[in-house]
Amino acid sequence: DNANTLDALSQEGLSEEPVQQENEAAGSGGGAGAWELAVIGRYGGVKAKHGVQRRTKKGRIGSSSHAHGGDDNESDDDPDVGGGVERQREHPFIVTEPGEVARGKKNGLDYLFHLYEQCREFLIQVQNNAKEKGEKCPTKVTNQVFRFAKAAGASYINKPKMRHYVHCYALHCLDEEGSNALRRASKERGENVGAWRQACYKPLVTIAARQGWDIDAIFNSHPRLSIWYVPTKLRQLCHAERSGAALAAVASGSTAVGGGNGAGGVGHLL
Amino acid sequence: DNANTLDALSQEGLSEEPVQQENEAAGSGGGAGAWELAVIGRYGGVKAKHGVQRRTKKGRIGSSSHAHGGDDNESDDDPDVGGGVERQREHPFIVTEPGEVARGKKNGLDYLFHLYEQCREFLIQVQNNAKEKGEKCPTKVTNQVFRFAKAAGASYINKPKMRHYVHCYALHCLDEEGSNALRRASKERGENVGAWRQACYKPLVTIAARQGWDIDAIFNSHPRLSIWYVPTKLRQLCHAERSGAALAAVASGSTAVGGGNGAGGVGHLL
DNA sequence: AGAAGGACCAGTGGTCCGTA
DNA sequence: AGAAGGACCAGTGGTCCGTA
Repeated sequence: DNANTLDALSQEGLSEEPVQQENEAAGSGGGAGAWELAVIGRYGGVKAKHGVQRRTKKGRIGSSSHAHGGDDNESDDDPDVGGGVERQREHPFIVTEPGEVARGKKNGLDYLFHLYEQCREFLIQVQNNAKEKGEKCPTKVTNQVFRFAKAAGASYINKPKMRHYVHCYALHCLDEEGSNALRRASKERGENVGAWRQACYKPLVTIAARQGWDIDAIFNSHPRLSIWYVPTKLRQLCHAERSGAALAAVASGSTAVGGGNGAGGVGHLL
Repeated sequence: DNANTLDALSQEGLSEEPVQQENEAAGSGGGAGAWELAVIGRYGGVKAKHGVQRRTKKGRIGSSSHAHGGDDNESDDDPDVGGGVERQREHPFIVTEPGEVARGKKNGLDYLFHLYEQCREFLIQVQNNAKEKGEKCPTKVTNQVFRFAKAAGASYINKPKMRHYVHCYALHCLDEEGSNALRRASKERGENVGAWRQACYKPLVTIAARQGWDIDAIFNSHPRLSIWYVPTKLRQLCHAERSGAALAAVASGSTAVGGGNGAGGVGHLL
């Protein structure tokens, strides 16, 4: 029941219509519970009333055993609303400005970053359970945490998605101003999510350059970022750029490595 | 060649005869290279001369293609000395006092602990390689490190053995005096290695009790121990004993948890 | 076309049990 | 019997690619 509630909220509360209350909190990146609060504010009574009925189908099984809830008050022309068993995919992300809520079956980037905060909360629960039982205690968001999230009803959280955008979240954590600026610029240019995601690499490499190229240390020294594995591609980019910078330094007779944005040959990675 | 040298040294330099030089260094637990130095001192020229020939057989293959080295100057009645391909097992450990060298096809405990130091050096090499190549850098002795050790010729190092005695090494790291006393007492009582190994758990649990039962924190705060995974059984023992202590504290009306050596029901684990 | 995520795979931590 | 370690196995990190 709890599982289904979370599920339904994520799908229907967050994708379709703007949530007016507490948008400033969600946009600030500070309040981890802002999304839940905002959503609960709008769908206050949803918890007990709906649930399984609000799941969407798209499966071959159970198509004739629909159990339509009589109180479906959504004006929705989506063909996949029904009483099936399988759950539809999350709405795709679009580039939104900080505080902006996505319209029309899309999810915004504040929601994306919120998922990372949710994972952190699930990790903390897994850690507390492990400590109580005297078992190994994970320090990162592992498969175990994803399994726990799913069992807790957060079926919209999955490993491929979270891993895909980790470096975007990293930029959000490490340089929120820069992250916000990039979001506005990407939206301005009308870029899709993939292009914005790609664009997040460069400022991170610049940050790494300033801090001795140690991307692991950068992740580990940030309390909310330290629970995420450094993405392979970001690691490779930092390494390639460092090599390029070192090469440029040698060529120019400089001895400084770790500063400067060298012209490394990293085009094949970006 | 380098591989075979290390291999031969471990097998023949360390098991058969006492090494007189630098025994005090080996016994002190300080000098990581003491065993190598002592062995190289005795078998100075072994490197180039021997090698493959000193390996021992015991395989079904190659039993007719022996290539006996003519310079085998060992007075050895062991039937497995020969020119085969497969390598015999390491000599079993016996309980030795600090500084004592095992005689008669046995290995002593200073040598056991030395293997842990060797693993640490292999880990450091793997870490340096990873950093150079911009790859993930292990913080623990992983499968990768065991593979590296094997490839570097330290075929006498293997995962099951190292994991089996980790808690013994932990006691050696955390309370060398206590560890030494236990070794002397175990030898006095004529115990075999298995009994000594079992006896190593209790003092560790006592140490954990003093430090709030956090065995992970205890391992991680020691520079040489932090690279080893906490053994499952030690973790379970600490947890069981803590529960027992907490129960005893409740029964006695005390509110202190984390001190005291409670009478927990951990017999089934020990 | 752009994107979400089920499901696969190589290599891991853990240790059993056939071996000597 | 006591002990060393090859080899197995469940569950991991990583991400591809069939799906919508």
